[in-house]
Amino acid sequence: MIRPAGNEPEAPESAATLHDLVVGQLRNILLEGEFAAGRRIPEAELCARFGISRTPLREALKVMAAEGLVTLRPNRGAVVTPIDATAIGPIFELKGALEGLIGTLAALRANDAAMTALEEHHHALGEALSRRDQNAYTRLNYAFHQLLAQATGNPLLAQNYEALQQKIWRYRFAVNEFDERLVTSYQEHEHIMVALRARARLDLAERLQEHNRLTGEAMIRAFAEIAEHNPRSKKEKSA
Amino acid sequence: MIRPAGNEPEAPESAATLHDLVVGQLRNILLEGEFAAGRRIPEAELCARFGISRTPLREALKVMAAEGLVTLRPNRGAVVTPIDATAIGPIFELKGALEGLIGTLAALRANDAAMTALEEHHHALGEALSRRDQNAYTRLNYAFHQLLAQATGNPLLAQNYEALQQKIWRYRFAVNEFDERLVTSYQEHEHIMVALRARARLDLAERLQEHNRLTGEAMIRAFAEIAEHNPRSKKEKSA
DNA sequence: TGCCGTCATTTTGCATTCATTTTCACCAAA
DNA sequence: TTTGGTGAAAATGAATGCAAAATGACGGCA
Repeated sequence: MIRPAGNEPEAPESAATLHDLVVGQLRNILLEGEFAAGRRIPEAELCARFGISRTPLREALKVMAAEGLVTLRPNRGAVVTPIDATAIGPIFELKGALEGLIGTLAALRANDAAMTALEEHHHALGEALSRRDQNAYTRLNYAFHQLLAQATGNPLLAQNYEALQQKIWRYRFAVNEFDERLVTSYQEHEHIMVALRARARLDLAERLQEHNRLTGEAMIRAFAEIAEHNPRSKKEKSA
Repeated sequence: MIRPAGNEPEAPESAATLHDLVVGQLRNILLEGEFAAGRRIPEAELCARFGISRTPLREALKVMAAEGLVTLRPNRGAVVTPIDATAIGPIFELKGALEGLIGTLAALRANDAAMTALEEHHHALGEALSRRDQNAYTRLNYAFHQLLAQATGNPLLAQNYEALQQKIWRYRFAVNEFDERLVTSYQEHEHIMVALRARARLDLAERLQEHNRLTGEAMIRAFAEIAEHNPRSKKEKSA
């Protein structure tokens, strides 16, 4: 879904049916943040852009709504699901459980092809870090963890894991601001690779859960700071 | 979604929009197994039954397809996703990770209302067992575990957990045949309740994971037996 | 100036229509 | 009998049409 680098040609991505294609493109648009959170999704504009009528677009919107990326307001159209800082905790809490399972299974089942791809991504992460390229780092990080989830050989796990990653993806802008997290994140990745190479499943599971916990806490902290510097939380407007 | 007892009035269940209503009813129909796995879903019949046109029905079908309960074949209609014994393992594998988290969190966070509801369901489970009422037992079991997931206070967790429960639900007929599992299942539930009452989170997590593992293994064994007694697996037909 | 009610415009939700594709009964030929 | 072709009927996928609701501009009035 998300390319490592920042160049997305908004490609069909080999979708067989029009429905899959529309869902895929709509997902890309939402994940890339083209429409700000809370903004109303313009049916007519997207229809024109995709060259389709409203029927298939609305079908795609219902699917995205079921996933939670879109919120449907009866008779009032679809909006990009608003940013909700309180949603972050539960997502990371759940993701932590999956990370544990991913660590256990990946250590047991990752094959050579998966290991090669993971090593490559890990290497690229290091390079992105040295370039201080946050955008590349974030995307490579997404891809790395997705590869690890796929290396478990449990497609259902990989699929649920990606759904959670996508939920978080929209919040990445907050944590990107604080790039000292990037350095510690990479250090955690080094430890993850050590455990993975050694096929140390308990260790790998723990490392991944810890990595998840720290990432989540950093993100929650970042949002708290944003809220502090931007105290429009209550009913004050003029102040 | 699923009522403890076997009587479903196919109720609207307080859905605000027509879309939610259709999705809910369609889900009930699929979960109740009204249409056999692999059977084609008759659009026209359901439209007449719900008193709606094809547009909202098809929107609901796309949503159910995204969840995996329905499979969409291009130009060839929707079918109830066929039974696939190889899908059971991955589902229980993933569910195990969630059970662990549910145990940890429920022990910490279950409030009085949740505890009361869980005790009641546990009691009803015992009664269903003594009546050898497999149908009631299975439904109460579903509701019990769903309550426990909700008791974690993490709605996302409860939602993902229910999605997994629904995936398994269609396979219950296989394991229902072997009701010695019911007795051991209830014994496991007794231990689960002991750990829950004691708020012993590590113990509860372990008990739940073990319960999940044993249930999954029983189901896989049941399917293996079915396959053995019914060896149409390969390309033999006359034999 | 600020607030509220009215009406035209836009948007939404669903039904209906239409072009394609598939299905299947029927029949001819091997 | 079995295989393969033919065409009518049915089903699918998507566009269009239409009634109901929401939006927003306008003007009256305090």
